[in-house]
Amino acid sequence: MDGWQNARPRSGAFPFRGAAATLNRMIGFRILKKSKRSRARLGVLTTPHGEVETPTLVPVGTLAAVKAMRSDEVAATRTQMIIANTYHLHLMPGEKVVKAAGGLQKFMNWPRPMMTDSGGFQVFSLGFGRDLGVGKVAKHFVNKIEQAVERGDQPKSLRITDDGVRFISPLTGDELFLGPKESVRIQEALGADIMFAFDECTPPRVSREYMKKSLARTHAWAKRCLEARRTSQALYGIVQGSLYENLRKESARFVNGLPFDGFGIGGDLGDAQGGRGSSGKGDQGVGTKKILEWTLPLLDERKPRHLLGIGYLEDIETIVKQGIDTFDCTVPTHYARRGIAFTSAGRLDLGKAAFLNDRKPLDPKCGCLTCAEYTRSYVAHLVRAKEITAATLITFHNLHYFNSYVEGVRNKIRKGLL
RNA sequence: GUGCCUAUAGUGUAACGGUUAGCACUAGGGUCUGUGGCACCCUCGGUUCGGGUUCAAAUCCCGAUAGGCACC
Repeated sequence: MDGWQNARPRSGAFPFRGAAATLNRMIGFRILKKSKRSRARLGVLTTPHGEVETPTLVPVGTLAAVKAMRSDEVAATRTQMIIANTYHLHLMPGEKVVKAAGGLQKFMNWPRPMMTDSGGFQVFSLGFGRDLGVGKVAKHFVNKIEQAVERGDQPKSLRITDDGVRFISPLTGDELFLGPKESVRIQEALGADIMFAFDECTPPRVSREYMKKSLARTHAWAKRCLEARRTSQALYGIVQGSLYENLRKESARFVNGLPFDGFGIGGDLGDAQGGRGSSGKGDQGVGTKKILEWTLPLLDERKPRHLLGIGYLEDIETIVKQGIDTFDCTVPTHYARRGIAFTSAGRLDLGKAAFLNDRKPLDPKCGCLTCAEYTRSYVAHLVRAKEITAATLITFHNLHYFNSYVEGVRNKIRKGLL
């Protein structure tokens, strides 16, 4: 776990074909077992900061912190890798500070594998997403987004061009330009093991016409990210294409043709749960599962695949069975700060007064520190009193719970059950 | 003891004599998927009590009760 020596992959650990794939990259990916029942794979991702058993959940630590957690606490939840954010860290404290501190891992005392997201998601989340108050799995206001995009409107606080995106922070007024080169420069300064290409994350249910234009941009940026790269950090390319089969496949083929070290699947992934389309205009049946069915078989199976931003418990087996190796999701941490614990009995909203008199642990079947040492009663009190310790205790439990769940999924693959 | 003022949902407040008595917080229920410790949606819940005036009273009048202030 400690640094380069131990983590340096043994010779032959790189299954990549050809020079382009292995080109001095400091990560490796080894598939231990391929399921016979599905496309699921069990693997090991090797990085300069240690190994990651896959499939694995990658908790989100946007600002070089998993919110409410110390880094050692994150490790105690059996989290193996986390992902921080280029856009946010550029604004605060700035990548120079992080670099001067010795890179993200030293800066935040997380001597383990890390990714940085490129800022591409913020093109959406701080753009149309913010304007209309929707997430990327939006089921509401979709028509408004469609109309705005059709009119050729730009979001209120950013401008998208073929070169990149000019962000104007409505909070600070700060302006910054982020394009492929800028994103890679920042990510290199941050120094995570794995970087993502700068992409345009499109709003939910964009038109085919807009998606085509956007895809051309994202693909051009993908090339420029590769050209801009100067370090041996790994770089993943991102497959876009929204809910359109031919565009998703085109994107997968394109990205697969470039010397990326791995892949991200991003953008509108439809209804992650079932695949019942919800926009009511011809995309019925297009869900995350479908999109992964279209795209993953087109990607070099020897490279790791990361699903961007999906991960309710109910989604995990579905995406893993399609061949996803890693996935990041805010759900366990985000919900924790709203007082919601995920348990073997479903979601518990600890904000409810009924829990004040419940002396059981959050989940009697859970072995985490929160469940071993604290009651629902106490946690409910903390939530209602808005004590920050509530966020700490529930985040710890949720991460531990999700990680245990994913460990169970890995065991199923190992045993040939999934 | 006397005088004056006040009384609307659990709390804080709004309502020319004509509104379905409005709002905020709280409470109860819900939403949240490459992170704003946000935010949003729904619901429950009220004119202190007793008389009177009026077609019509939270609103005007009289009393009771409670609180505040001042004076003795």
